[in-house]
Amino acid sequence: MSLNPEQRQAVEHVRGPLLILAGAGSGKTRVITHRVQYMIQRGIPPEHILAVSFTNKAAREMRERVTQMIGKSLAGRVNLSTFHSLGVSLLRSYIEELGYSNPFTILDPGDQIAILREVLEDVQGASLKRQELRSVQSIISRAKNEYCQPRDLKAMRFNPMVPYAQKAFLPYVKACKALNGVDFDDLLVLPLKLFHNNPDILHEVRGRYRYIMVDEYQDTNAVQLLLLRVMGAPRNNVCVVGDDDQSIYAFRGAVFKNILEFERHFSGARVIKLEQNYRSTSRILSAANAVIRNNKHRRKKTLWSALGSGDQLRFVELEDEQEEASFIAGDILRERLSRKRPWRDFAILFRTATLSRHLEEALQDEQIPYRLQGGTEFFDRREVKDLAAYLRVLINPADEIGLRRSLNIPSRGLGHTTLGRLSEFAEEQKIPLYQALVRAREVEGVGPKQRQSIEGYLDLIRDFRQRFQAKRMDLAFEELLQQLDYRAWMTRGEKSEKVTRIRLQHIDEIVSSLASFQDRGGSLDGYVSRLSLRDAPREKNDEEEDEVTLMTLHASKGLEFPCVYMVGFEEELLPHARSMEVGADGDLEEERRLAYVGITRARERLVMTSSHYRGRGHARKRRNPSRFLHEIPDEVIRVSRHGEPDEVEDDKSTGREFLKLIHAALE
DNA sequence: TAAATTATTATTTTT
DNA sequence: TAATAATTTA
Repeated sequence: MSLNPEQRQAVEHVRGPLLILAGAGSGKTRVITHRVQYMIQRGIPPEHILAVSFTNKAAREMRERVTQMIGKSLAGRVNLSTFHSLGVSLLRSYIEELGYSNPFTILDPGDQIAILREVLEDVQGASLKRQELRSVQSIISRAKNEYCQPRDLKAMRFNPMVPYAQKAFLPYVKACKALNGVDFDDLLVLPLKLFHNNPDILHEVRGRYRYIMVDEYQDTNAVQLLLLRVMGAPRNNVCVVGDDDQSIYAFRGAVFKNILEFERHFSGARVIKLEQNYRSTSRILSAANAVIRNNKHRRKKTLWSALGSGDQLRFVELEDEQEEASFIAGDILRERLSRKRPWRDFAILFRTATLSRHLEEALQDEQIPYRLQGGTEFFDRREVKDLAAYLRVLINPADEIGLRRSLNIPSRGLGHTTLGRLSEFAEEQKIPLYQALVRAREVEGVGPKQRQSIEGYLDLIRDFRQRFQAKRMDLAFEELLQQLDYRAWMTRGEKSEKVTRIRLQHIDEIVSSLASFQDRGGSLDGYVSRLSLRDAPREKNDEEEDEVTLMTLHASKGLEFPCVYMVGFEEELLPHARSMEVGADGDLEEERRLAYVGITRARERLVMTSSHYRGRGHARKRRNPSRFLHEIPDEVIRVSRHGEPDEVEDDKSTGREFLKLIHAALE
């Protein structure tokens, strides 16, 4: 398919700052990939091009599409990465300048919380609950991303955990450094610091990345903007693509104003709007336009489409959540049958993850295959974390978090007490925990049995540090598994055959991904970085399965489906009750953007539902349809209550039992 | 030290 | 409702 005039202009604007305001479904990925191709055709060396996205998935897709267009050898030279992996590669080259050493460890939020718990208990004498620690962690993260201290966060004025975060802040930063560890936010903040301290390095980096592109620009935070400005100068060949109407991550520190003020940050910027939508019918778009028009802070855009008016949208009110779920399941069956749609054409979207339960039950009842997105991810699995902990220690002996985790896996008889004594000793002697293990015989209260265990552990670490050097990493890793008898330990006492199988499968996935990483010339710390950045060893059975998709509205951004159901289109849910609380100003607009994102996911069919009652027992509460419903023009949407005439008509011709029979016959 | 029991708490979460 | 963390018990 060729480019429309606006898309073409965007592709051909190569020099100087450019903002592409890409409405939902306006073909922005096509523009970015064509733009890369165009630049290379014009003689720009691929290695001078940097294209940054937010997710590993987006970066991977970009790479695939560029590869299709210009071939592997050219595409391979283009720098395509996420913000965070860009940070990793910068730090891998230069982190010594900042007083860390290579290889460093990347700390995930779980690690951060462990550090914060320690810091707050040791230094502040405060013992916080899990939820509170999570809150402190997110405040600190937010502060780093705004390049300030917790107490300066205006958006968090009313958060009671801010004082704790403030108190923990510096000790936390110190503790990370002592571990030779950087958290996700440091991956952005430290490069900025580096550029600030070392103009020479900045100069070098600017020379390397002369043309910069950023996708999903509405999701950038303050530090990302600073990085972009610093790296982009003085050429300012900076092209950003985004849609302010789809900014839904303000709660994580995204500054959607970045996109509103682009011309101020990059003077002389050109702005190109992409308003032709290639995804949805015009009824869907007029609903989307009508809703988003109510937001004050935005760049005016009006999506249009040449795909015809399409069917009316539907809003259906149901009595309770069971009824809502079974209505949707029934509607999917009906639609699949009458239009011969595969399961993968359907998506069910909801505001909060907890709403998926009833839906899952209903889908199971009807034997509809589905995939719930955003469940426990590969990286959060115990077996993955355990083994990653070992690898982390092998790479970085200062990684106390990894050390603590791996030390008693499998159980070596080293519990709370022993570990407490060891870390006490480490603290007294001002040595790292690892050294305390080495000197275990000097530690009071550590018996001979424990000492033997510790020595066994240390020998193992030393031995495998060698082995990973000496041979293929996947082989060394397999030997490690054998030596630990990890498979047997992990699955011991597991009742369910299925769980055991899945666990073993995860372990094998690590082994095989390690093998293929090795084959592509990767190093162990490169592999562990990718694990830490949640860049998956590709799960084989992802996209291609024929299943209905269930996910949150947030997770749906960037995707599209022929048929979309928006569940719980109600006050208190969308907009969410929390967003209406005091101190949450401007959040209503974000909720509206969330509704907009949901609506614009649909290509042909959009059904919204609400339930009169939700919850059970005391939590059972009466609900009202979302205020956003009233912003949709009457003529594009049919509002009904389950059981009302037009509904009954459908049911008469294709009653549920009848439908099921037909289905069974067709399978 | 590890297993068993009780308590707690839930908005969204690209890295 | 269920997952997870803290606490008690063996």
